[in-house]
Amino acid sequence: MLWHCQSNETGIDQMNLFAEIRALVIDTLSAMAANGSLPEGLDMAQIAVEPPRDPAHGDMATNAAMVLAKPAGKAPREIAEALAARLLADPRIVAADVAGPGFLNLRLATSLWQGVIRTALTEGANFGRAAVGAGRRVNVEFVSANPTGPMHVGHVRGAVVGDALARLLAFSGWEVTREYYINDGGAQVDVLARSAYERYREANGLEPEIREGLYPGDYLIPVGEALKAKYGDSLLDKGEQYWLAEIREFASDMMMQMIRDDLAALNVKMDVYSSEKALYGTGKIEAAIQALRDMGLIYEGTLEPPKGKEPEDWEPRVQTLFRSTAHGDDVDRPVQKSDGSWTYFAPDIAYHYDKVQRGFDELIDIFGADHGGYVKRMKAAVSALSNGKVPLDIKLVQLVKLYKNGEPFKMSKRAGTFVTLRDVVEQAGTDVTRFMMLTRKNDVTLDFDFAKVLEQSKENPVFYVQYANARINSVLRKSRESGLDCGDASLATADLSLLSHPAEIAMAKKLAEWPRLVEIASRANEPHRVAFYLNELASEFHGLWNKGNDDTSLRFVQDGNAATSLAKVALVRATGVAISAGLAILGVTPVEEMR
RNA sequence: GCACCCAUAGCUCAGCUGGAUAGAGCGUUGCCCUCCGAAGGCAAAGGCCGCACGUUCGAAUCGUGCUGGGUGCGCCA
Repeated sequence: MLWHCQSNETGIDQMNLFAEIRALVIDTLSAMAANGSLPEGLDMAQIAVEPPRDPAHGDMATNAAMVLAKPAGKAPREIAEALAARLLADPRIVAADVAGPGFLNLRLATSLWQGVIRTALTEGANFGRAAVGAGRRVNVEFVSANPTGPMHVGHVRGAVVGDALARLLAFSGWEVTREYYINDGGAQVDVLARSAYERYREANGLEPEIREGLYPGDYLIPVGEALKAKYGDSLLDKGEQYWLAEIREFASDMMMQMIRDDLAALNVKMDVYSSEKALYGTGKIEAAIQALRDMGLIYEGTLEPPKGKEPEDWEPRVQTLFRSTAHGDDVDRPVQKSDGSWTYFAPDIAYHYDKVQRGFDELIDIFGADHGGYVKRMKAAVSALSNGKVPLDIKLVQLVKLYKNGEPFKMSKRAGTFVTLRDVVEQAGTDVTRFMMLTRKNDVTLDFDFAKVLEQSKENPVFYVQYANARINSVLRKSRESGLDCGDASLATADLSLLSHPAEIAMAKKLAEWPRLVEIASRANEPHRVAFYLNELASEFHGLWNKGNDDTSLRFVQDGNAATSLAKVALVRATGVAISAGLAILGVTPVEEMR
């Protein structure tokens, strides 16, 4: 699925007012260079056009004069004055004031802000769509839980962050693949098989022996029954060598089906499931290691024991090592154990090599924070195997701490030892869970209180944003009842110059930030920024709504004045468009009415 | 010992890839409903941005060294 922004003939993104004005600034500076008032060939990359911290400074501020002062050999204020004079010739700029060390504060024609409203109405669900991806392909790998049981809370955040990031990137012009790497090649799936075998014995009327180290969860009982249905009692008196491989596959398939269902309950759908086990026996691991060997990055050697925390049974061993230090890692990493079998790192290298070979322009991995030590070696491998051409961004997702009414929450309904994803979704709901998981930056721990997330008050950001959307729908309902045609097409014809109150323009300015925010968030791979923006947008709207209490001219539906009502409702609807677009990135359904 | 993450208002956290007088919510104090949904809104108070150097026109943001908390460090994935 490929989307592109509308672009004008200069290739500038028309939907982003900040980008539009930045282009104007740069064009103007280029013209100044052409007529000799500035040197030719200046680097404009560092020039920014941003909303100023203090609204009193104007609508937008640019640092152009300060950035160019040194290379141009001129005083910043001198450049700023000259730039200001030229910018004022453009009808979009109504004021340009030099301030401080050389800032240029710009005030834009009100019609530009009003125009944002029309843009939102005509773009609809595409309002804010960015072009930063430019059709490039990105692979987002996330969750990748071992197929040994149902998903638990620890997986929820990674699943939501990964999926929201995928949605954000798709909205920003990337072609996105969501991928799950099934860790079905290691010892855990053997443990799973043995645990399932005990449940199989149980299904046949025998007493299961859930020894230490096996998985005790009762989610394996249905697996045992399914095994009985398939094999009857034929495996009961057989040794492990007869059934291990078969049950391993059978059980992990059932676990993966459970995990898919869990993900579906979170409204997460993967595009690709890749199996670790499938890498074995295909030569893919060997090929990946050989590729590294051809670069001179594989050697036989022994590692130094880690200082300060030396394992008790440490003995120097010769291993096959990957020279990851050549690509930024701190020590070289083993890819083969001393007995010649692969370490867990080897298939991971092969898997990432596979992703590189599939032609992605960028890779993103979402890991739990406890895998932080794994980041450098993985980046080293991808750097080596792609000749530094494919960037790998790894996002570490921190712990979620569960509470109920401020008390730590430990209960588990299903699995005996941990709170499952199902527990969370059943208690909090999919939309609430998803939104809450994005109310913190990925690398800080997040408190999740089952009581507070369902509270209907402004301290609950989910409610606060949904409530704004409900109010918006309430306005639309009321204006329809009053006979106004509130279709988007009709609203887009409104005379928006009737919106002149500072509070209304402020609302439009907030809307104008949306396309810019999408760009920033997608460049940083940080979907949480969308959640924060939605909270700010909702706050702006609640404020405007309440001003109607004191100032009746700010009420949205003005009896007997259809033209003014149409313009005001257009602003309201445009806000709703932005909220819906933002919620869509979070994967949250907008509600039309609070219960 | 080494690496990575975190440290910002009393509390929980944002902070635009270096911009101006550092923001929001909660809590505290005081206001706003004969009025489209007050499940809201407005205002005040609250800060050595962990510490110290450095980079430059300019640092919460970048670099170095510390302090404190977390995570991890060869035959587990």
